[in-house]
Amino acid sequence: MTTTLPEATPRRRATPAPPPLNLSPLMGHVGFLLRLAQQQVFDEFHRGFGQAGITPARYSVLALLHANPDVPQARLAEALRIKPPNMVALLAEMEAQGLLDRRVDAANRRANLLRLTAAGRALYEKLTPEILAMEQQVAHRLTPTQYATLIKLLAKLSPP
Amino acid sequence: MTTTLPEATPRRRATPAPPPLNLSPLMGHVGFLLRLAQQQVFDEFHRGFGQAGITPARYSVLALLHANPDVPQARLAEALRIKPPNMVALLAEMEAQGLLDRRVDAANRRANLLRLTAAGRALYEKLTPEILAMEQQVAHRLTPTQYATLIKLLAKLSPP
DNA sequence: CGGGAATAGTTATGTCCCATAATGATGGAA
DNA sequence: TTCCATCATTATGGGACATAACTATTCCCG
Repeated sequence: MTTTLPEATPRRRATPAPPPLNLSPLMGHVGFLLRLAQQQVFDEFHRGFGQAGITPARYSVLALLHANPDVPQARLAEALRIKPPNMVALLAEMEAQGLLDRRVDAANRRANLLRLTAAGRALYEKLTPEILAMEQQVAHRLTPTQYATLIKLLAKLSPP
Repeated sequence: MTTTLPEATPRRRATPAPPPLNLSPLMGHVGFLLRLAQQQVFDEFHRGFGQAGITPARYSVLALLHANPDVPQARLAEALRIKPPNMVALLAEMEAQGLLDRRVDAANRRANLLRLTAAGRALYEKLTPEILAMEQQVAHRLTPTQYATLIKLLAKLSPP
C-alpha cells in the first residue's frame, strides 16, 4: 500500500465556508426538535448495540417484562404503543433468541403470557447501565439538572 | 337502519379493571420518552393536516425555504437531516403541488436552487399559526413556562 | 344449553421515512 | 487536460407503523 495522507486533513479544497442556513423558523416547533433528538438517540443506539441484535423496541420489551412478568402480549403492546400485529414478529424473534417465553395462559387459552428467560433477565441487567450511559453521553450539552428536567417534562407530555 | 344503542356506553362487560403495567423502568430513558412524544405530535399532525397533503417533512421544507430563498437542495437536506436521495421525491411532489420552484443555478449548473412560489409562501403563512397551536394543544399538560423550557432543552440537545 | 359478540393472537398487506450504492453531469485544482 | 470532489438522481432495501381480515377462544344472555 502507498503511504496515504492522514484522513483528518482536507485533501483539496477547504470547503469555502458555506453560509449556514437560518433554522430559526423551525426551532420553535417541538415536532421538529423531537425528530432531531430522537434521530440522534436512535442512531447512537444502533451504533452501540445494533451489532448485538438489540434495537430500542426490543430493549423496551425486556424492560417491561422484567418489571411485569406473565403479562399478556396485548397489554404489553398497549403499554409500549405498539400495535398487536407488529408485536408478533418482534416477540417471535426475541423468543428465537432465547430471551423470553410465550406460554399459553391456562386460565384463558387465547392469551400468551410473556416472561423473560434467565438469559433475557441477564441481558436486560447488562444493557441497562450501558444504555443509560449512552443516553447521558448523547445529552452531554445538558447539565445533569437540565437532563433531569428534560426527562420530567417529556414524561409529563405523554398520557399516563 | 335499526335503532342501535348509543355508542358511548359499554355494551356488555365493564372491562374488569386490567391492572396497569409498571412503566417505571422505561420512564428514565430519554429514548423511549422521545419516541412517545414524537408519536403523539406526528399523529396529531397527520390527523389535522394530512388531508391537505401536508406532512411534517413538507412543512419543514416550506419553513426553511421561506427563511432561506435560493438555497441548493444539498444544503437544505443537510439542515433538515434528510439524505439527498430522500429529498428528490419530496421536492418533486412539492413542485408538482406548485409550492416551490427548482431552477438550475447558472453559476453552478450541478446545483438546483430552491425557492417558494407565491402559493408556497401563502401556504406556509397560513399553516404556521395552526401548527403552533396544535403543538401547544398536544402539550396541554405543561404550563407555558414548562413548554418553553422543553423547547429550549430540546434545542440544546442537537448539534448546531 | 346455544348462539352472538367481544377478546387475543396472527397473517397479509401497504405506507412512510431513512439508509446505502451506483450513475451521470458538472466544476475545480494541479 | 486529467483527476477528484460535488450535486442530483435512480435503484434498492430495511424498519417502524398502520388497517383489514382471519382463527380460536371465552363470555354473556336469553
